[in-house]
Amino acid sequence: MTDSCIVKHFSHYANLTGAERALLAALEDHPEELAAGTEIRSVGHRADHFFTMTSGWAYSYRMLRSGDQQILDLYMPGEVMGLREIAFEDSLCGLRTLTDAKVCPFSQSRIDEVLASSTRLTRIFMLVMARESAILVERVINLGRRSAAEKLAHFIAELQARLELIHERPENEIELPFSQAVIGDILGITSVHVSRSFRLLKEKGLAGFERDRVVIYNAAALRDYADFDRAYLVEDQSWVEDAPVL
Amino acid sequence: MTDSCIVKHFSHYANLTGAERALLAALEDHPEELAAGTEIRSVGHRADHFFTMTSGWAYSYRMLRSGDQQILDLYMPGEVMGLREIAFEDSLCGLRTLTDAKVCPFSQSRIDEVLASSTRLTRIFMLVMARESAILVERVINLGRRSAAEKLAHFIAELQARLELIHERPENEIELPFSQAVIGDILGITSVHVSRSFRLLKEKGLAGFERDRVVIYNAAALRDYADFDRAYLVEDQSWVEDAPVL
DNA sequence: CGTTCGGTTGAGCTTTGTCAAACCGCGTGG
DNA sequence: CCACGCGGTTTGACAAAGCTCAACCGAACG
Repeated sequence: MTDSCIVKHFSHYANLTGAERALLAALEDHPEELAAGTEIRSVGHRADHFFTMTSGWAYSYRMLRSGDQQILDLYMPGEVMGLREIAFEDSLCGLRTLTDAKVCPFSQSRIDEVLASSTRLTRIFMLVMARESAILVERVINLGRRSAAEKLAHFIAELQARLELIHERPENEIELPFSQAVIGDILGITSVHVSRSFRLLKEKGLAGFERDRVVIYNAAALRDYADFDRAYLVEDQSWVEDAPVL
Repeated sequence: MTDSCIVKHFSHYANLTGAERALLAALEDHPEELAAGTEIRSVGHRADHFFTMTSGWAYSYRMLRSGDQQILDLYMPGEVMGLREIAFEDSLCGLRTLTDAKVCPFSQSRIDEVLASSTRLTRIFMLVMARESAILVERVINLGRRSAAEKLAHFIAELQARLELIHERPENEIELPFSQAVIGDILGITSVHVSRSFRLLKEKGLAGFERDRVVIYNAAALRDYADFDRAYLVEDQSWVEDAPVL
């Protein structure tokens, strides 16, 4: 109970009081171990739970009539899934594990209690929603206005930045537990073209795909090439801190 | 004070009590009249206000190094702008009027008071954020996985659905107070290709561009062609209604 | 009546997709 | 230990979608 995954994650945003910690920890039923490729939640099903990732990777996606899928966002250890649909009856996108993973499901009614009893925790939930939104905005810009290679470069830069926030140190080698086809489904291009774009980035000395990992040769140049600005990953924590503690 | 724009808009989501109405109305300083093309808020500036549209159209956008812009979302009368950035210090995208418009700005500190004092209003704010998010999700799918003509068809179908929610009756002629270049900036294609895509839709008997308006010839077929499902525009109002009134 | 702005159209080019083959590392079973 | 197959990556040839540039058109407006 002392270091439940959500308490640990939310502590990132504010110095939680004992009461707040207890409220959050009470949300947690029990973590579930899921195999890679497990459907966590399907499109159209009641959106009455949300989830935190304890370990592993997952993604939200939407299937199209044509049979291919668009991946909306990746989720990494510590992140919260499903909050985006809190105001909808049925979920608007699917949720699926990418690797073997441990997730903690929370029921919506329990969240509702928390919202009613803590202003600061409410703000953290809103912050998480705003963060998801900000990432989606970047996805829109990436999909709408960049070439395939720029999309890929931006994706790599984002991955590095997000992992740095989790691991608290920059990494120039990122192990990718998924295929280039998945990257294609994120970037809206084919896996063949992902491969070609990697070659291009390698020729430019920015980054390359080696075995099962991305190796960043020149992070600053990569970010510049992708026009990447990490501001959208940096929330204003003072907004939470300054809230009445209640 | 009796029918301030935000009270009117939020009443759409719940049967507000007198106290709630007063709280909301108190938020409102005074509406501002803005000419078409006015920058409401710039990228990088403090995101310490948000806005409701009383009349006219506006859009949020992001400028790229290359000089072209990606439009993220359109805002129509009654909608709330800027909530997406509530947890960020600086705004992540620009906000600009598309037509002459009347907007009501609210300061963030006033919102904070409301969040602290009403659970139901807090949920409405979260609902608005979730709605913005859902629209962004559709934008991502549109940009990532559809042909130009399908993108355009989806955009028209969305426009029709959103206007129907505002005017409470379906319209098969939609006056567009902006050029095809703007549509291109929304869909991530060039204005030339917007024109070509309109021709294609017309040939298919789905919709056409006439003078300054879109005319929908066959709404059902248009939605089918675009794989449009309005679920993402239909929030779960019971979530707000069932909240403790406080 | 001329100018301007947005829309339309065509020609040629660039980017990306499609399809198919070759390749490569890895695990499996003989 | 080797042959095989499998999943994922790479490459090449070709097709399709979309972009660019330029010309043209038509309506609105001075």
